[in-house]
Amino acid sequence: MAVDESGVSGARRRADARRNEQALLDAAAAAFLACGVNAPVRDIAARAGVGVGTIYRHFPTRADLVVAVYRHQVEACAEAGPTLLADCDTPCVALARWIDLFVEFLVTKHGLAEALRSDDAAFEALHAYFLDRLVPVCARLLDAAAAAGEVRPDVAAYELMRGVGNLCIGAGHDPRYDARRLVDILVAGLRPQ
Amino acid sequence: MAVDESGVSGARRRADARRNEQALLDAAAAAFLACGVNAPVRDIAARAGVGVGTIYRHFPTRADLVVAVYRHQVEACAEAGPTLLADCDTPCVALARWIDLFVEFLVTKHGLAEALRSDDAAFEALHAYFLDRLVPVCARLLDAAAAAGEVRPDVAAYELMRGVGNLCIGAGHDPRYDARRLVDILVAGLRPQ
DNA sequence: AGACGATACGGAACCGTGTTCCGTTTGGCA
DNA sequence: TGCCAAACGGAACACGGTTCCGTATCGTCT
Repeated sequence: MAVDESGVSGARRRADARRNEQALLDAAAAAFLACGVNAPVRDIAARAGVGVGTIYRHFPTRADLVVAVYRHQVEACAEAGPTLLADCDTPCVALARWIDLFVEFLVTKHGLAEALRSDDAAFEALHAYFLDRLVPVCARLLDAAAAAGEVRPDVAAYELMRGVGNLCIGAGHDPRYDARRLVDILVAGLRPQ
Repeated sequence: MAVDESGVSGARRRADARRNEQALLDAAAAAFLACGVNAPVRDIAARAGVGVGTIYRHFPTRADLVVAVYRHQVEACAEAGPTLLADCDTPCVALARWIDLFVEFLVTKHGLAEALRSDDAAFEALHAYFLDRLVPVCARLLDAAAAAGEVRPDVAAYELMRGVGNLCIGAGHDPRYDARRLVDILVAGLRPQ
């Protein structure tokens, strides 16, 4: 609930505005599925049956649109952290499971991992949202695992997540590259000593 | 020596063509340093004092230009592999040293790692050249280390290099993210068991 | 119901890139 | 010196993001 239409989502807005926003979210989701998160603005507008101006009115930057489309899944991922920590046998297992979840999310969204790492200013907000929401969750898992002596204590949640995100870039384009495997190796490298 | 002007570099070509090619290489190197490998074509042309058409005549794709600019360093990296294997105490140390070399190369070239991973068709050839030249070198190091029981035997050189390359994306943009550290962790994850 | 103002819409126009194409220039040979 | 293939330059085109403003619509107030 960090980036939003500031709580005024369904309230004092014209009916057509609300309709269009929903149409845009649906269209964007479809376009992202087909072309990745860099789907042309005009395509998304066409799919939604609106003009390009309407996109920019509802979502001033591309990041806003991407965040809106994926918010539910990011939230679900964030909420899974504490649950896993409570349910798993060891913090290390919980951490591994949670990273699996995160990786699964990233690799199934073409171009999302790339966008997270893009130096394009438009994606700054995307980067920020993902990090704000997920790094604290990761940090709790990591701290618990470190406290249990299961991972080396000198790794920050931020760099771990960035590393995992980077490893997911290009996943799915190339059958010889399995991001999940590489992430497993990275996680294995977290063991102490 | 994989991608080249086919051995005819200095021979039966007009003097101005040779001069312009060198000017372009110098200009591109400077532009890449300043703006990364995505430096605008017109900038490079202006720096070299030529028209944009001249760039495309000498280097039909951006990848050709990038490859030409960095060929020496890629070659040096490739040649360092066997040397390290001969000089180091264990194959595992040689592998680690060689990866350090590769990482150092990538992180000091702004945008190179990104370009290697770009899904842009223009960079296809870049990707291919790097892989053709370096994967075999990495494979020898990896095989030696695996034979010595120092790394798990089920990791392919290709995926390792892709993983390392991905981890280098965005290095230098963010002081909180140290690609070298992450690569070290990844390499640590290669240990057996 | 009718009118009116605020809200929202559409898409033409603009800008910055990469890329192509063709009329012009130039190097090198006869 | 004259010729022409080789090479050049940059205008023109393609394409995607972004802005802007005249127009249409909603919802309210009388």
